[in-house]
Amino acid sequence: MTKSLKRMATMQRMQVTGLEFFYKNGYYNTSIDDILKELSLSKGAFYYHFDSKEDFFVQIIENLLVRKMYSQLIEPIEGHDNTLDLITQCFEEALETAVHNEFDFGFVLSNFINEFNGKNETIMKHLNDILRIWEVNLVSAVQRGKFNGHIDRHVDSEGVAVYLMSSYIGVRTLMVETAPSARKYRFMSQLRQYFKSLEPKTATV
Amino acid sequence: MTKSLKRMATMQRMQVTGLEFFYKNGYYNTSIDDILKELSLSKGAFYYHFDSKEDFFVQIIENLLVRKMYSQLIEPIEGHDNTLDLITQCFEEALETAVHNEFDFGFVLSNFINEFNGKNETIMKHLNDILRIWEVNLVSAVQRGKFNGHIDRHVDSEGVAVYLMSSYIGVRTLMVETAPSARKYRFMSQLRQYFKSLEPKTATV
DNA sequence: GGTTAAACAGACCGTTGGGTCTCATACAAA
DNA sequence: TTTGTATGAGACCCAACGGTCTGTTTAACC
Repeated sequence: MTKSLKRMATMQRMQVTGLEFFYKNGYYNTSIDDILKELSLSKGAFYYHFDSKEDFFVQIIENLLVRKMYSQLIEPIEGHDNTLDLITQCFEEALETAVHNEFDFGFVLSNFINEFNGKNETIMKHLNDILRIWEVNLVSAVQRGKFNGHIDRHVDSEGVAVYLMSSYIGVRTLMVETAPSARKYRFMSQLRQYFKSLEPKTATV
Repeated sequence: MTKSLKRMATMQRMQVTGLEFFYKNGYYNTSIDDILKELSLSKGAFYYHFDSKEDFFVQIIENLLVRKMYSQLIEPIEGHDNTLDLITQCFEEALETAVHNEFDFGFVLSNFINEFNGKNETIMKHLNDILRIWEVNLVSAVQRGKFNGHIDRHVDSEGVAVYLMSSYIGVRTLMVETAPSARKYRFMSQLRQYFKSLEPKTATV
């Protein structure tokens, strides 16, 4: 039992610093040794816990990336208030976190999608799964908004979801290294503009 | 003179297939040998023409990437018709090209930005330059639209530019591997919705 | 306190990849 | 034909990296 705890702890440590390195330098540009050196561990330790570098990364996705996405971009919009306000607040906070992050390298998920696209089917499948969860969640949020009367009934929920995901992914790329704060402000401003066009034409609320 | 021509031809061949490989597999995942094998050339040939892999890539940016951006996303919106229509058409065609490209790996520029971010300052500078040119061009296009009366005078030109770049970059990532055609359609539909909200409130045209 | 398995250390291997160096060929000028 | 230079071939060097293998330490259990 205690053994199992130690095992979990070590694996957790490896995964956390692994994600840090993979996010910062990319998967292919991070060697196992880089991570192990940071933790003062050896190859023996690594390959005792994980089958391969790929297996290692898949576990990072399942254990860390999924939770991160949930807490940052999914759970915050699951409330029953005004949907558009919720999404606005959610994006606002997520972007603000990025602005204040001294070591910001863009949107974790989309960065990895870019890196593995066309190179590793297995990993891409896992990443696309997360993307789909996000999409489904946004779609149902918009539908909820339509039901609640905060969004016009004629709005295409799937369209809004795609458009929101697109713009968020893109602005995170744009915010890297060039005026993140200003770009965030402009982005949010236009997002609100766009959201206004989704409100019901005939005020029913 | 004829010598110089041969030199240019060989360099051009290398750069073209170089860009193909870098786009498809990424910069760090493409070896010089990959490119040389494709062209049946040797290392001697490569290092006779280029100083290093980095120098090679920078020249690709200057010679091929910049032109590609200009012809696809900049020149098409430099007309004097309705700005929003021009941008719509421009995006429409660019995305349609991606849909019909069997080997689509996303937006070339943003892919490279993602890959080099935090790893290679020199190359990042070149890529950011292109991004800035695109931004400036979009801003002035919007301003032209405001002047022509197709866009409301109170609209924030820089904001629109950032929002447009963001959404385009993002949708190109989303279109990779998952229903590109459907996502393009939904994206364009919402783009038009957004554009409607930018039109002058009091019809003056 | 001896046994056993989990957890880890680190030398080692095969391959790859950027870059160098020497040598061969083509071709223009003399 | 000879000479010089542009162009290219390909063997070689060295470092990095994923992964293996054997040996060692730690700690739970009887």
